[in-house]
Order: sequence, then structure tokens, then C-alpha cells
Amino acid sequence: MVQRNTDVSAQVHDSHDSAACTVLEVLDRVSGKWTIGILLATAHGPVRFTELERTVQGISRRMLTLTLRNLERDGLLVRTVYPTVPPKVEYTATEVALELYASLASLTSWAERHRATIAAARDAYDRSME
Amino acid sequence: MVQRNTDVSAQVHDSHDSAACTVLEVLDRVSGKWTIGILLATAHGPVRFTELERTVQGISRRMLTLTLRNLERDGLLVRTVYPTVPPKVEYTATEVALELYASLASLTSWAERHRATIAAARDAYDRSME
DNA sequence: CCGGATCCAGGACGATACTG
DNA sequence: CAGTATCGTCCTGGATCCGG
Repeated sequence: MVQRNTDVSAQVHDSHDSAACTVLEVLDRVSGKWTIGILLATAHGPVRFTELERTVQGISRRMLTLTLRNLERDGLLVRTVYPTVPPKVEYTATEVALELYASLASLTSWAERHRATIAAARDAYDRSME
Repeated sequence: MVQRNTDVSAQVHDSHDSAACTVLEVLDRVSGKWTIGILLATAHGPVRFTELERTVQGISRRMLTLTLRNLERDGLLVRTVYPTVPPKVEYTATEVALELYASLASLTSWAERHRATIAAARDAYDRSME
């Protein structure tokens, strides 16, 4: 999109936009409104389409289809069609997707450590704006 | 990139993973088109508005303002106004923001480990679709 | 049962002229 | 210098109908 890529270790003290590209790639891949929900729902084993529609609450059929297609396209999910009547389709998380899920741990940790602080900051900001 | 409004509450069935909400919170806070770029640009010390406009390449003045406001609102940046003529405004990353930046490391690692795999999967998918 | 196709409202974003 | 105001465009995502 905007920036280039380099190594990870020296990010914090390196030039401004070096790590941005890689990070943005990940975020673009994951930041869909429903992506994480679907990945979580498929983390424990194959799941069927209608089952996902129930599990990922609030998702529309259209967005479920689109998000599943994108995840399949990136090799994070495998789509298996059983040529039965009625049709049966299962979605299974790949190893890559499971590793991603594990990598979200530190982010989750960050969020849990600071969610109260952030909420307070937000409230204070909103009140001071009024 | 994803368009996201402020409503990101429970989308995932919490019987499976209550971590989903937290992850989504983080993603919503970070997944803006310019958020990461701005955080990276402010990681080394106070930065002025126009300096950001140059550093974060491609950003419009409007989006710079909006993104900065949101980051300030969440307590990730501190906005300091010097009542001089001409005016001078500095944006400084908070400790919370710096910790977040560090937490992105495992995501970056994931992206670098699998970016080739994912690109290949995507190419294969696109060719099979054609 | 598993979607694809279409229509439409609303939000994200860009460009730029203007201001204290 | 550091924004704000305004307009216009593009895209996301929900609703709905349809087909295999």
C-alpha cells in the first residue's frame, strides 16, 4: 500500500515505516469485520456453513460467503464439498491460520491489560468535549 | 481495508472464546487505514502535524486529523499545543501505545513466516478461478 | 443446504479552499 | 502552522430474491 518492508527485531527504533508494510498486510488480512469470528469458530475443527451462520452472530449470509472466500483464497481455510443431497460443505482452519490465532495472544494480552485505561481515557475525552 | 463503525460489541458466541471480543477491540482500534503508520511515526518521540503529513505518505490532511483525534481519544497519543505564533502542536505516543507496538511483533513474525505461502495460495486460487 | 446476484443506504476516504 | 468545512466518490455490508 504505502510502505516497504524489512526485518522485525529493530522495529521500535528503526526508521518510521519499515515494519508498516508487513503489519499492514496482516491487518488487512485479519481486520475484516467478521474474519476473527470465523477463524475462532473454526479453530476447533471443521464447521459447516449454516453452523457458522449461527455461531458468528449478526453476520449476513452474504458477508459470511465473502469472508469465507477470502480466507480460503489466502489459504487460511480449506473448503470441503461433499457431493451429497442435500449438499454439505465444511470449512477447516489450516495450520497457518492456527498459528495466526496463537499470534494474536500478545495483542489480546495488551487489550486486557489496558482496556480499562483506554475506556477511561475515552470517557474523559468525550466528557471534556461535550 | 475495512470500514468499521464504533459498534463492535459481541459478535462471537462467547461460549467458545471470550477472547474474541478483546481481540476485536484491539483490531478496531488499530485497523484504521493510517493508524499503524501514525503510531510508527510517533514511536521515537514527539512529532508535529506537518511532519506527520510528510512522513505518513499518501495521507490526506483530513484523515490525519481524524486518525490523530481517535488515537488521542483512546489515550494512545498525547496532543500538546504550544500557544506560540505560528502555532505548534506535538503528538507523543503514550506508554500504552508503545506496548501495543511491541505486541505487534508476533503478528509481524507470523506475516513474514507465511507471506510467501499465502501469496502462493492466493495465486493458485486465482488461477483456478480464472 | 449452500450459496450467487442484485439493489440500496450509509460510512470511509480524498481533494481542496478557507481560517485563527 | 494546524487544522476545519464542504463536496463528491467509492466501497462495505444488509436485505432480499433466486438457483442448484
